[in-house]
Amino acid sequence: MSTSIDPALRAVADPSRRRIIELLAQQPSTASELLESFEFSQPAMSQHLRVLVDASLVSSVREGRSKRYRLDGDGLRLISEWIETYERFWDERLGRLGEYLDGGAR
Amino acid sequence: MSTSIDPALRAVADPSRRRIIELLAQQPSTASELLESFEFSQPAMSQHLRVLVDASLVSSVREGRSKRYRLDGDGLRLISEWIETYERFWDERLGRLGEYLDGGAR
DNA sequence: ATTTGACATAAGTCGACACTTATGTAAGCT
DNA sequence: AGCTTACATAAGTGTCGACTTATGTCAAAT
Repeated sequence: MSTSIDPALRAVADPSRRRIIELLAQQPSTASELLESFEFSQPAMSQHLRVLVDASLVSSVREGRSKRYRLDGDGLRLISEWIETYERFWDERLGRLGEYLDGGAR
Repeated sequence: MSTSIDPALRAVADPSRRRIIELLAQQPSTASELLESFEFSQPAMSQHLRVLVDASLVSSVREGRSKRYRLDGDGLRLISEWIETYERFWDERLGRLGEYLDGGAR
């Protein structure tokens, strides 16, 4: 739903939500399946998933009375595009240009 | 200093710090130079920079009685590597594989 | 040596957030 | 219809984080 980077970066700032993402990368899962890997309560999981869905990092489809959650490329792509903006600062192949712009070009 | 992804993702979750990163990508700057682009106080800037330095997103060198801050590739690379582990979920070129693993492989 | 300028640290405030328990909703089962 | 299962929402609590003002530190200028 969101097209902004802010909800996505806020969402992945939390370790529990990153672990949810990690688990969903292995396989799409229901909330209760995910919950087996955590200590906290069912509402906590539901709230985490809501944050992830609002950030377009996760999507869901009903399956009978449960819902299957899976990773959504949209949110992940937003983050990827954001970090790529600064690629020249960490990519060795772009090191020269980076150093030039970083140090000399003022 | 940090080798963990957690401080880096926490740091970039804040919009003000992302704007600091954006400004430092244009040119290395001192704290007071950066401060001109913000409404908040000098200590607030100092605290933001501390968070960024602790996350290895920014480094600093003394220059007389001020300090010049610049982007540090280490923290940015951590984030880049983290998001790349989920590349198949957002990269069109890897779409087929992504869909297969995402939907079918259970 | 004292003052000035740039940044860091201390201590306190306030709102956001990650939880909790309790309750609501929606779909399948008997 | 009523019960059970799976998930969502409500309301409350404690902690953390982004700010503030006040003060400390450190290097340069006078």
